[in-house]
Parts: sequence; C-alpha cells; structure tokens
Amino acid sequence: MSDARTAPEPGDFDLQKVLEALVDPVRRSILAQLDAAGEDLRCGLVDIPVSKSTATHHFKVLREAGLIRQYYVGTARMSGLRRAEVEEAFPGLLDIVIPRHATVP
Amino acid sequence: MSDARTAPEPGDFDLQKVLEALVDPVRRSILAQLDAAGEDLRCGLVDIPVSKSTATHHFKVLREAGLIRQYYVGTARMSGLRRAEVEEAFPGLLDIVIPRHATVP
DNA sequence: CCATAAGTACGATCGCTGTCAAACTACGAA
DNA sequence: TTCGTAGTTTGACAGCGATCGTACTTATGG
Repeated sequence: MSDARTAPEPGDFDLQKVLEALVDPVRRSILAQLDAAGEDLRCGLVDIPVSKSTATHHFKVLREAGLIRQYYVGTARMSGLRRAEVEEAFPGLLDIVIPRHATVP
Repeated sequence: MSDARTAPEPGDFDLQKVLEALVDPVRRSILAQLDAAGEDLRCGLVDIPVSKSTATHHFKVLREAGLIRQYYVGTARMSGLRRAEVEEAFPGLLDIVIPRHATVP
C-alpha cells in the first residue's frame, strides 16, 4: 500500500499516523517549506539538517500519513502539500501546525 | 515550573509539547473522557488500560502541555480539560483530536 | 490512632523512532 | 557508454518514552 510512486488515496486519513507525522519538528519544517513554496518541490530543495537517507525517511512518513503527495520527474522526486485534502479532513490543523506568519526579520 | 499542585500558566502553550502529548492514544482518551464528562474528574474515574503509575505519568504530560488543569480535593486529584484556553491557542484542535461522536463505552 | 484508599516517586525494562553511512538504482548529459 | 546527480534501501546504533512493580506520602473513616 502507498507505493513510493503513488500519491496516497484521498479521504482515508488515520489520525494516529497524522499526529505521529506532525510530532517531529523536521517534518513540520518540511510541510512549512512546501506550503511557503506554493508549488511542488524537489526533495533536495527542502532545507532540513539531516542526511539524505533520513530525509527520505521523513518524506515517507509524511506521504504515508497522507500529508504530502510525491511523484517522479526524471530522477527528481517532487513533493507537494496536500493542503485541500488535509484541510477537509482536519479543518484548521495545518494553520496550527505550520508556522506561516513567522515573518523572520 | 508547573508544580504538581498548580495549574499551568495560561497562554504559554508550546506546540511541540502539545503535539507530544496528543500523539499518545491513551492521553487522547483521557482528554475525550474529561470532555465527555463535562466536569472535572478524579484520576481514578478515568478509564484507561494502564497501571496507576503510568496513569500518573500521562496526566502529568497532559498538565505540563497545558491541556488539563489539576488540583487536589482531599486525597483525590481532580482533572479538568482546559477547553477554552486550548481552543483559543489552537482553534479547532480539540475537535480534531478528540473523538466526540464516538460513544466511548 | 490505625487501616485503607488515592496518587506520587523511583528505578528498570523494552520497543520504537530518528539518525547516519554505505551500497545501490535510475535517469540525464557528455 | 560512461559519468555524475538524485534519491532509495539497508543495516546499525542511540536515545527517548511508555510501561510496570514497589515503595512512599497523605488524607479520610472507623
């Protein structure tokens, strides 16, 4: 289920998995960056202080929780926030969990 | 800080601590039961499948995250959901995280 | 005053998860 | 074809957190 190349099926969110995904600050940072970008990003363009393999792990957790979608473009792995789907399943959650107004001067 | 007998200071919620508190199903169950009760409960009246010492631990985590208040009445330790404060800090979060339509037996 | 009840504190255990390095695969360019 | 880039897989390891039993504290009731 939820193969590396497929986006997760919409609608079947598991609250437990979602919370487990959100509890890690690195993963919330990924979500925040995807959100701020406004478009899908290559993994490599997301700035997180961990190794490549750890990054792969975090993206996998987010994908399996249904929070992001992923697909390949050549050798690049694109990731995008599933904002609408998440918002529908858990209204308000993203606003709580993602630091958006953090206008760092 | 946040002594065993005092309720946590209002307003200073730490998102990380809140999420860590919410990620455990036992703790979400506690919140759900406090919410359903509509009034403060003795620890002993909250039904969770763990030992007394583990229960104490869970209540402590919830209190330090600011999600519940606790105080003594004789030897009984009363706990109550800080619904208003949590709702103000994280609008919608409790509705997402607490199974309310689930008629918990 | 003593016994019981309600929680707390303290170690100890144990599984899970975040982490990394190294080896591997897949694609694109030269 | 060969090389380099992008990401995955696979093990291994370390630390954290959920759990428990036992001992302790404190208040209520007889």
